[in-house]
Amino acid sequence: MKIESRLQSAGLRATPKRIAIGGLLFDGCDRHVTADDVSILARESGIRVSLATVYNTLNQFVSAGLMKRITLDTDRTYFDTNVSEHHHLFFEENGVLHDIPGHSIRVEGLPEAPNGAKVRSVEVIVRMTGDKQ
Amino acid sequence: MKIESRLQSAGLRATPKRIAIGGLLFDGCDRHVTADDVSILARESGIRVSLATVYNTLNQFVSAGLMKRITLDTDRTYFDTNVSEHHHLFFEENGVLHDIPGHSIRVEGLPEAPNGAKVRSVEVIVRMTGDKQ
DNA sequence: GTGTTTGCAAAGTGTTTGCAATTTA
DNA sequence: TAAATTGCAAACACTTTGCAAACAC
Repeated sequence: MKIESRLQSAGLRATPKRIAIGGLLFDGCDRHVTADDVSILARESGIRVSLATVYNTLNQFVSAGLMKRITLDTDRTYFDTNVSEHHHLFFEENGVLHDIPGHSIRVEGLPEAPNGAKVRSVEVIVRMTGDKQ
Repeated sequence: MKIESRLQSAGLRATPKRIAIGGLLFDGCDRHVTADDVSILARESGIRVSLATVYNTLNQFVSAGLMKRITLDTDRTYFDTNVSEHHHLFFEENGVLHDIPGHSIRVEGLPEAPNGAKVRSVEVIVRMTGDKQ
């Protein structure tokens, strides 16, 4: 789908920076990026965009359901273009992150949600050591 | 076990601040605390300790294997007195965290560790909405 | 006595925000 | 033209660090 339409169906105006950043990220691959990654990626592609705008844009993409925020590490936030239910394999040594498809893992024995509460997500994080990625 | 001996068996000198902070945390209950929680807890108990020392002490406890660091949220680090293998139920609205015993959950279908890599941990995080705790 | 610990203030890092200028519908 | 977006710099929150004084062994 064209970036512009994708933004619009998600309720976001198709502005130049959103189109540019979206163009870098929504290319069909599953991408795990930090704001800094995007900033560098943009610069390398000749796109001028401030870091603040990168943050704002990524946050808007998350709110609009175009990306997922992943917390693995206190000092950087990963943004994931794969918004389907899935899990993560994280190599702590080098920060490399791989997806584990949601359907390949089964979690059994989850506790019941207390009354009034709802399960928002079940995430499995497999942390690895050793720098093979 | 006495705090002093516990610190010493973990290879830490039994200094006043470590004894004081350890005394607040290692009371047999499973506790999830942030550095700020500990700082407040200490003040309430009449223990004078700087926030820097709270951070240093918690990090030393983690390195010594007396606590576990839990990452759920980019902007605060939780420290857990439960060092056994277990999982977490996290109420995002109010930051409340509950343990799920490791043996009650089974994760099936985990991918193989690539050669040279080793699984350090498998964490399941169940995120809840709704402010029932 | 020697090396570790502690507190303070300062530095550091990743992220958000206020505001003026610009752009979009 | 009214409302949203963008960039910049400043603000922010959490965490770590450098250094001098105090302390443990």
